Amino acid sequence: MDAITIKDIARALNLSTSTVSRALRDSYEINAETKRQVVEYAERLHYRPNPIAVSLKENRSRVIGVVVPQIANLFFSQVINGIEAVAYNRGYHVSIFQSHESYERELATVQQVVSRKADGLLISLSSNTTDVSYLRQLQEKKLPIVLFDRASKDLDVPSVTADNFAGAFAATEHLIQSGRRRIAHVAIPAGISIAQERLAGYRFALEKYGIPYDEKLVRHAGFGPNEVEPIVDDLLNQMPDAFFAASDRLALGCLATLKKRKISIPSQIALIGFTNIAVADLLDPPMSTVEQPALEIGQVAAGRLIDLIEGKQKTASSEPVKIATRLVIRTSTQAGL
Amino acid sequence: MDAITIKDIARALNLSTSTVSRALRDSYEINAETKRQVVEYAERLHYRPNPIAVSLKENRSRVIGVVVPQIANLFFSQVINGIEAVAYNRGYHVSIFQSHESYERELATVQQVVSRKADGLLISLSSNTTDVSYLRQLQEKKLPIVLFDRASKDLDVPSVTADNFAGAFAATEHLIQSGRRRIAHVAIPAGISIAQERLAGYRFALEKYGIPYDEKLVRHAGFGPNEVEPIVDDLLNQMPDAFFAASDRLALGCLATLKKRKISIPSQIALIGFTNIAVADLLDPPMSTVEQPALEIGQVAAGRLIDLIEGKQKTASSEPVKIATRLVIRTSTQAGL
DNA sequence: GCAACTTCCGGGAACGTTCCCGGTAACGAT
DNA sequence: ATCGTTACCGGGAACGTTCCCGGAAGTTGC
Repeated sequence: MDAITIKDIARALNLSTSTVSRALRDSYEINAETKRQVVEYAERLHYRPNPIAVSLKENRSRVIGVVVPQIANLFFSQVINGIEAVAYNRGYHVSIFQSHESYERELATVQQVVSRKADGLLISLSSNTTDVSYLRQLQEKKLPIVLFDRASKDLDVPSVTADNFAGAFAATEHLIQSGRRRIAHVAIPAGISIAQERLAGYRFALEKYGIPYDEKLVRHAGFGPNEVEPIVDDLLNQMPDAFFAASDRLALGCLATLKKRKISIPSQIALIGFTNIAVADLLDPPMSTVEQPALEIGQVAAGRLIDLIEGKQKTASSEPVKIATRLVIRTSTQAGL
Repeated sequence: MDAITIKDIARALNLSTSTVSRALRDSYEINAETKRQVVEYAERLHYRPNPIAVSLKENRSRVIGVVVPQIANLFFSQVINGIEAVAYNRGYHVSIFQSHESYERELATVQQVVSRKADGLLISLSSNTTDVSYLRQLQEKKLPIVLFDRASKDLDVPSVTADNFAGAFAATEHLIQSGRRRIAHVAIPAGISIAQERLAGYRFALEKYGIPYDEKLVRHAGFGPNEVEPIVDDLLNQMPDAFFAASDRLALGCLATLKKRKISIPSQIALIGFTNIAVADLLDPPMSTVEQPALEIGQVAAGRLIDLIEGKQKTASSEPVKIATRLVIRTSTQAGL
């Protein structure tokens, strides 16, 4: 497209492109009157620097790359909203990509982000990413990286997550305090960092209340379309009196399966989900949930990344940030019904 | 980062950069043996062309820009999934942006997309975009553009939408056939193209069944956080026996408000939503819905755009594509309860 | 042998912007 | 008047890649 370039401005004002550039970049080596003419003319013609040319010259783009496993997951889209709010305010554009829970896709996507000179990367790892060496290499090449939600012990970069341990602890504790003792845990894939944290919180609550951990009450579900129902069926054989489901999809899958089996919630089996679904209170029955602070995770992660990019706080920021979850008690875990 | 460039290859093989470029681009003006050496060496060093440099030289990027009003709207995230499936298979990267239902943000975003030399633009207009002249200008400058979901009569570009008229007609007809006569319509903002189509389908069904259109039963809701409840309250004063809500958010807002008012659904008032919410059948009561073919909309739109980009079908493709919706009848519109 | 054509290659320019450094003019100090 | 310093500007190079065109070498036809 025939956008205005500094060559046009230089030609029109009988200056060199160097002078025009200096004027527009607020350099000290430019006469005030010359600068005024250049700036005025550029504004009049709606000149805008070509970000491609700037990227090629400067090796930066003022773009933040964001890679999430799935966009059609409300939690991630809310995180993105938090990221955008902070980035936009600090003069960065956000370019969003999804890995579709695939390591290969994640790798290709991150390479795209890097080759387009993104200033930094915010990423939530896909479920089958076990090898983060490609990210380690990028980090060694000084690319600012912040992980969110799903972190990795093999990567020494800042991370921002919900306090999954405390959230799972609170959910399990609530079930216990409402009288449940055989609490089934439908977990996300074991390879995902937060799966272990949520499992640990679950186990810690059991232990605190003297309930023996029974591994037959724990199942890890994959991301297949119809994986939850057989898992719930299998768990039902263990005579649980409650389900603690570790994600949106799992919580809804448990609810659907229990209703399908004509199991009365909460009188026969209680259900609580680690989930951000907006309609928890419109479900039948209204579902108790541990809500994740998605927006805040996004805001903090973006803030951290931009600090990294702009060279502030290069140290003391590797400490993982864990933001508290919120327990919302509704009908699905009511006691004594 | 210190990626390999064709200068490195040229230096290593004692060739010029022109020769290396020709070898890598499959030019006819390259000796087979020279080409083999270059290609082999490039592969061995994992050389990848710098997309920034290519963009600057060629004015293209193999990236499709996608602008949606809100990512945290399941419909749009599903459309994006459809777009990505097609684009990825045809060798394009998809860069996703959101306008947050703001014209200003949309304008700034599209300008970003263009200045980064996206090969084409897929866009769903924000609710307060009334002036599409900026898109018309881009079209005149030959930027391939396809609208999806929200189109504009002021723009002569291909568009892909659900068949909103037929879907709204079907919903209203269903309500009428289940005995409802005072059907309130909670609509999306009037400025959005699909609002008029859905309203037209609603009115056509009333007309077909000899029910007079009552404008006091129609309200357009904005995107404020608590706009639905007062609108439903106001409509309740008109003694409706059914609600037809024109979007996810409106359907859920109507449901929440009706439940809050202890109104029995469907025995006192029926409710149907033009919505893709995945949990319609887990709600209380399970909600009847008109489902939009989000994935297919994305697929078709992306296919059209890439055809435009690659110079195929420059004509005969301005005809708007309307993809059928699906009526799913559940408890919330049951008759005679 | 000479002219025309083909193959192959390299140098240079382009894309738009930023930075470096040298040249010129003006000013102040000696 | 001379020297040193400062302000200002323009030319050239860089970034990585592609394309154009001219030059060199080889081959074929007359």
